[in-house]
This record gives sequence, C-alpha cells and structure tokens, in this order.
Amino acid sequence: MAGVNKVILLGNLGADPEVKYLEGDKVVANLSLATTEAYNDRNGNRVEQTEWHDLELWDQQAKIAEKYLKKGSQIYVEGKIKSDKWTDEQGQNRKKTKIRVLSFTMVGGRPDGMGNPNPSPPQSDTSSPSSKPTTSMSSGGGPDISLDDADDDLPF
Amino acid sequence: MAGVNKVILLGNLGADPEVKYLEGDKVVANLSLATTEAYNDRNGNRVEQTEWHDLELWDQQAKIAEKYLKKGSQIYVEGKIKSDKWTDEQGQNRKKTKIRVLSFTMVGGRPDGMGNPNPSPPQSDTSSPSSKPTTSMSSGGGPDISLDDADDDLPF
Amino acid sequence: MAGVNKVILLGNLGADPEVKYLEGDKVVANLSLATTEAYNDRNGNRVEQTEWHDLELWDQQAKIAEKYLKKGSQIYVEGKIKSDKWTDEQGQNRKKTKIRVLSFTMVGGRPDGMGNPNPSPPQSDTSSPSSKPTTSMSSGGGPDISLDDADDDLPF
Amino acid sequence: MAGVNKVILLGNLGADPEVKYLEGDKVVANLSLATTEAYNDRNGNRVEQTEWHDLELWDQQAKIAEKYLKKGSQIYVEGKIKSDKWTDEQGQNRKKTKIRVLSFTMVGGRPDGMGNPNPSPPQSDTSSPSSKPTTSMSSGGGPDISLDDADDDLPF
DNA sequence: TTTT
DNA sequence: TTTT
Repeated sequence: MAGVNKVILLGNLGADPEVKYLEGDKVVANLSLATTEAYNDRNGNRVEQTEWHDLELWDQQAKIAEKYLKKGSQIYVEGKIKSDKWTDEQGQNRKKTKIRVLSFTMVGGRPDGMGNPNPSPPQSDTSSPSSKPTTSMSSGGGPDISLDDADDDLPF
Repeated sequence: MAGVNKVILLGNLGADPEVKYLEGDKVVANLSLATTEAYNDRNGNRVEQTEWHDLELWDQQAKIAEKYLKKGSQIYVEGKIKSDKWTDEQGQNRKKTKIRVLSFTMVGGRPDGMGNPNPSPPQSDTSSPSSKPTTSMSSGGGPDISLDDADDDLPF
Repeated sequence: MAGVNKVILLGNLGADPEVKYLEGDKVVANLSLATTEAYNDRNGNRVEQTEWHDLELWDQQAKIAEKYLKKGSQIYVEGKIKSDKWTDEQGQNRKKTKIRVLSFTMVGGRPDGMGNPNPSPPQSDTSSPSSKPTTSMSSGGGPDISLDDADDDLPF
Repeated sequence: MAGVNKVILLGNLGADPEVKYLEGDKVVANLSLATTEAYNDRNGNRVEQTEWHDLELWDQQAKIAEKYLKKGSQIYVEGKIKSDKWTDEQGQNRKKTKIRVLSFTMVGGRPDGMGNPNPSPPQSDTSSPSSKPTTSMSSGGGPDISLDDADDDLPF
C-alpha cells in the first residue's frame, strides 16, 4: 500500500499557461516545462538535452499560474506522475503521462515581464520585488496543503 | 519569499519512539533514525558510515509512530530541517537541528514484531497483512495534508 | 542551462525484471513498478489508486536488478523522466515516457524468496543477512556515481 | 545497510561564500543559505519563518561557488545531512549539523549583478546568456558525478 | 502486473 | 542506538 511517487522539476515554461474553466468552478491549467541537462560527451563536446514535461494544475494553483506565469518563467515544481489510459481509434491501448503539480514556486526573475514595461534604469532590474508567487509549499515546509483545499484567496 | 526546505530519509530506528503527551491534546514523538551509507575507500576497503537523525513528529503522526514503530523499524520519511536556538549556561549561542517530519511510511517488514508472537509456520511470515502505517503522504501524491489538520481517526 | 529533473519512487515490482543483453556489453533492464496511494473519498470510502511506472536500468544496475529483484520486490528509486518520441504507422507523433533509474535500493524484506529455502525456525527470519542490494546511492549520499562508470564488480 | 539521506533546498545566500584553501589542493567553501516559508497563522496574519542552513562544498564545487555565488544568490541545492561530533571544553558532547552539498545550480538571475555594468538596452536583459553555473547535476539527470571526481575544468 |  |  505505502508508496511514494514524487517528481521534482526546475525549469522554464515553453509557452504561456493554457487555462480552461470547467463547469462547477473547476479550473485546470496545462504547462509545458523544459528541463535542460548539459554534459560533455566522450569526444569532449558540450551536449544539451532538453526534456519537455506536461504539467497539470488545478483550481487555485491553476489561477495562480494563469496570473503570474508565462512563456519563459522559471519554476520549481513538486508533483507526482499520473498517466491517462485509453483506447485509440485503431483499438490500440494508449497511455499519456503527465505531472500532476502539487505545489510550485517561481524562482529568480520577478514574475513580470509585462509588469515592467520600462526597465530603462539598470537598477530597476532588482528593484520592484513584486511578490513572487508560491503555492503553499514555500519552504517545502508547511503541511503542503493542496490549494484545492484552501480557501479561495490568492496567497498574496 | 519562495523557498524549499525538504528532507528525504530512508533508514532504521535506533530505539523505540519516545512519546510525550502535552497539555492541550498535543502529542510529540521523538525518533532516532539511522541512515547508513556504504562505499569502498581508496584502498578498496568497505566502509560504512552512519548518520543519526533526530526526528520530531506531532499529534496524529506521533500517535501512529507510537503505535506501529519500534527499534529497528525501517521507514521512509519526508520532512524539513528545523533548528532550535538558545543560549546555554555559559552564555554561548547554541543550535540544535532536527527533522520535522511531515509524513512517513513504513517500508518492508510487517510492522509487527510483537504482532506476530507465534510465527512458527514459515508461511505465517507473509500471512498476517497487518496493514503497514502510512501518514497521508502515501504515494507522495495526495495533497500531503498534515495529519494535524486531519480528523482524529487513525488511517487504518 | 540549469535544470532539475528528478523522480523519487517507492513501490513494488509487478513482474520480474526483463533483461536484454545488447551488443557491445550493454545490458538493459525494464521494470514495472507500482506506487499505490490510498485515501478516503468524500463519502468516506477507502480508495486505492495505483500508478504504474516503466523503469529503465542500464549495465551494472541492470545486472543487479536481474540478480536480486523479482515480482513483488519493494524498491526505492531515484531517477529522471525521459521520453522517447517517434512517428507511428499512421504518421502520428507518439511519445512514451519512462523513468531512467540513476540508483535504487531494496527496502524491507530480504531480497530472497529463493534465498532462504528453509526458513522453518522463526528466528531464521532475521538470521541470514543476505545483503540487500543498493546501487551506489546508498544514503543518497555518495557522489551518486552511475554504476556505468564504476568498475564491474557487484557491490556486495 | 541501504539508506537514503537526501536534502533539497532552494533559497538565498545570506553572505558571500567563505572559501579556504587547504593543503593538498583541497578547497572547502562554506555557505549560509536561507529558506523562507510563509504562511497564515490562525489569526490570519502573514508569518514568515526563515531557516538558516550551513552548507559545505568541496574542491571543484567550492571553486565554482567562490567564482559565481555571492550574498543574495538564489540557488537550488542537493546534498545530505552530515554532522560533526566532539566534546567541548566543559566535557559536553556536542553535535553540529551541516549540509554536504553534492550538487547545486544557480537559479533565476544571471549570476552576477556586477557582471553587467551597462545593461542599458532593455533586451540586453536576456541577451548575454552569461552561462549560469551548474555543478554536474544539471537536470538532476546525469550520473551526478561528484565534481571531486571530475577533471578540473570549470564546466563553462 | 505489485503491495497492503 | 539501527540495519546489512
């Protein structure tokens, strides 16, 4: 019975979040996240390998993603592997694997992009702290309450 | 500010849990967990190195630990690093680091020991399923609700 | 570019390892690992959900898996998500996701089954230590050298 | 024997790295890393709690840290808990816990700050890639070769 | 397909 | 102090 199914990712979004509002107040966001690994092959050449991950976020987290994330955003993610199975038109068994995100946090750069249309003075770079979004997990610490279960206020 | 503070341990208890019942229905359990790493040193000799971790569990988890864990139990633990600071009698700043357990699960062997007083027939070995304890996390999956926040029924 | 792509699993094998010896001394093992999560649905009923993971191990680790693991074995795994992409006969883009195992360790029960043919006396239960396999990682500690890079001796 | 002792941190440095060059070409760097967790207490007030971690890096990683990290740098870290024990002047048993870093990667902002004295054109922001430092782990992926074991070239 |  |  006891099992562990944990995924930890740190990477960048390949596109803006795709958000769908479903009936019954449900919201789902799909993100495409790239994790890139670089190493030297045996000829000493630098090689980069990128893996693309399909992320799925629900409800409160989906809303936060919609509001603060966009193409290029760097995020840290915790979640679990979850696969859908079905039979396709050819009668073949199919399986699609995605990451169900349990919590995430933006890292590095301010969430903006739009938010800072005139970054002319160099120091404006770090100036506006602009509260980076974190969904519950924060320091990996708290009880990791799913935002689904939390009240509906944005955490900032 | 976004942060992550996560600890993952898999090891054995060096002693039975120490459980204290505090006022106000609070319960705390302290566990001593060994994680042992083995490697070959540069002379090719096998070396074992054991690290001892002080774990702290609260409330529901503390009760589960008291009920199912004992010296020698092997557990998987997720938690965070948490340190206490104080000034000792010499006026020195002191700091003690422990692991605040957010979830754990027993692995391998049936939780028993006691639970299986007459294991004479070999096959009795696997017979009594005896439900291994898991605290919420299970497959690393669920919303990781802290047991503090859950209702008071044991999860099995 | 910095990225993190990490998977942590704890579960049971649904079948014996499938091992293939390739040309050039390469060995690959495929494992099917179940991680089961249990929770109470909103009607208070106990629900179990099992996720099946396709694991891929290479070379030294594949050999260790072949030698010590079998259907039912409980293992702790660290690895990364890795997907293969191809075009199927219908000209459709296809993608299959698997876990490339970087290290694993057996947990709980002695690796045997076979290994302990006459466990008649109860105490024989714990007697034959029978060295549980671990691939490098051990306490998550060492440099996590891939076994591919290590010499060819089994670590026990 | 099999154990897991793993720490994952994402936070900011409270000070510049302290680097010491020892005899025999050994180098050690000590970092102080803050992970901050924010939550609402039961009165609905926002509370921030910061945990400070003592990190220890060796050799190649120490050099990279010295070169690229400084007060305020945000890093992702993987390592293990490691404690030193000794007897103090009062004859008391003492124990100090630190994190032995196995790999780390800078996140977010380009490593410098200083490094980009004339970022006048807005787009220069993302132009100079300025190779963020990563120590082996990259996408959590590779064999996680300890830099101690790697050749002495900086990985960028 | 595992495990409890 | 555990475990192998």
